[in-house]
Amino acid sequence: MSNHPRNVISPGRGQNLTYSIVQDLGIAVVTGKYSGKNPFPVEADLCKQYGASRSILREAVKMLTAKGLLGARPRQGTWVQPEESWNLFDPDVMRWLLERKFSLSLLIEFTQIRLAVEPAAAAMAAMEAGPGEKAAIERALNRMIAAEHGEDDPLTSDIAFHISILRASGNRFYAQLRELIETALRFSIRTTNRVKGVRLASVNDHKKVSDAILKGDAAGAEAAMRDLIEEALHLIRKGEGIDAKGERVLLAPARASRR
Amino acid sequence: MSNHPRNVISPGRGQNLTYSIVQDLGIAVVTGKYSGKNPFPVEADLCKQYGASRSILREAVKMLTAKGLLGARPRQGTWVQPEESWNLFDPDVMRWLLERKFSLSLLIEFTQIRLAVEPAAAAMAAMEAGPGEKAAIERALNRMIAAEHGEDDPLTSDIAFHISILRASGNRFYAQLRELIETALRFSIRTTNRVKGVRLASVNDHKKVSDAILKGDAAGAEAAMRDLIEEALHLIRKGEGIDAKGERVLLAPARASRR
DNA sequence: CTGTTGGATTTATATGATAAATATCTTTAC
DNA sequence: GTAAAGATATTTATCATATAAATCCAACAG
Repeated sequence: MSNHPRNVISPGRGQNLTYSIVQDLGIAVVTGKYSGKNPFPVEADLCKQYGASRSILREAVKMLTAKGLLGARPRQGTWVQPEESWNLFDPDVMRWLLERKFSLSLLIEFTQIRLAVEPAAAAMAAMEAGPGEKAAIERALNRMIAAEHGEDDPLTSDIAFHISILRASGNRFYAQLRELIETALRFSIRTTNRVKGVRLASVNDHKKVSDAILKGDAAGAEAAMRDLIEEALHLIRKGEGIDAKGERVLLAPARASRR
Repeated sequence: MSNHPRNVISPGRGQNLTYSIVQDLGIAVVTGKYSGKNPFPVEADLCKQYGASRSILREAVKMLTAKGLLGARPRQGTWVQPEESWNLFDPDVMRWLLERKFSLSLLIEFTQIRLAVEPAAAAMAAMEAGPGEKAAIERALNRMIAAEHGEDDPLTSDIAFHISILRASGNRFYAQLRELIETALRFSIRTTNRVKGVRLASVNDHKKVSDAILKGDAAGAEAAMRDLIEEALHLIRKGEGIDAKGERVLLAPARASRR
């Protein structure tokens, strides 16, 4: 029980004023609202813009600073840091980018990370997973089977499967990719669905990974996982062909923004 | 000129009160000072403890919250998040952990990430690096050669080499690992040096990587890089043998802590 | 041309007050 | 007695205002 895909806010983030401003400012920054001719506003102007107190704005700016998006100095003001210092591995930053400034190239680059990491994680899981972790992988696979019969959500169960393997690897850094992969998967699936009507990878391909891990076959698990993600990467790249002029947006899920 | 007993600075981070408190609190959190019987203090107590105003403490706490270390709610107070939600890919968090709570297992886990990522980056660099990026790799290799003759710092040039390849991969996520790898390398080198007096990997091994990339041999670059990092991983693991009782600290570089 | 001084601007820090959220205890209703 | 409803206390969240510190820039002196 207990696991609905909590879109819900984890403790700490929340529905309060500070966090909505962090969201809004964060999105504004990553979408380039404050670049070039439009410099980042001074404290006082932000207060007016959001109708909030200086404390709140300062705290919001500090949080974005902690994520590498902003910098500040007396007299010089607050500025947007160059993109290469944004902390892309921060789940918020990644989500803002994918949701609001979706670019296939970013999704591709992240999938390349997955292609490097997940096969290695599968191999490690095959060698080192304990009984509990193996059981979790099996459960996740069963959810995928259930999803095939319409008894569970295909996307959610797919995500759960990949995550169960990352956890089973026993490597904390791998496990940290959880939120990122969750975000990215939701978008890559959406993309590929739109583009070609392609469905999720077959349960059978996932079963190959799971089987190899459960019988301790590291090389097999690694190869099977690599196939899985290479397939995903291909689908994403196919999507890219449609919009031929570079790396631009394919779909940009718009949501009503608060006011 | 303006330096009191202050620590190190990068742009945006600074020598001001807020950032020293972030440092100090961040280190306290990752080293487990506020766990179990010793809960995280309430706002007012932190103010007394640091002799700073509530604004400052709140901003510091918010920054640590943004890095996944803390959470807060009215009436419930502020608490340390479970380790799995710490943002390990945040350079600050990683540095605090390695500098103040060094554990071989963490270093090993990070090196496993490198083992997954850097060979892939080398392969991509071989395929896609432009002339400027190739030149940067060559320069880095030359620095290593110079270092062999005592004309440059071996560690710094080693780091520069790995980073030049990550950048040349063209993948923004890879490039983001820069700071992390820099931190980790400084520590793994220190460790292996202490443990066995082992020296850095030979320039020749690095040259193999560089040569393969420059002539566009992706498979060769990948293999050579994998050898390089597997060697490093071995050295680190050997270090682990010395302290046989599990995964504990080998060396913990202690610095005078501020007060 | 060079170094210094002062003013202006912006963030950094301090303080004290009020509001909102919520865990815990208390009362009430049945 | 037990559970629902309400009161209370505690803690963060928010606001408002004041002062300090950093630093860019221009004016100025030598």
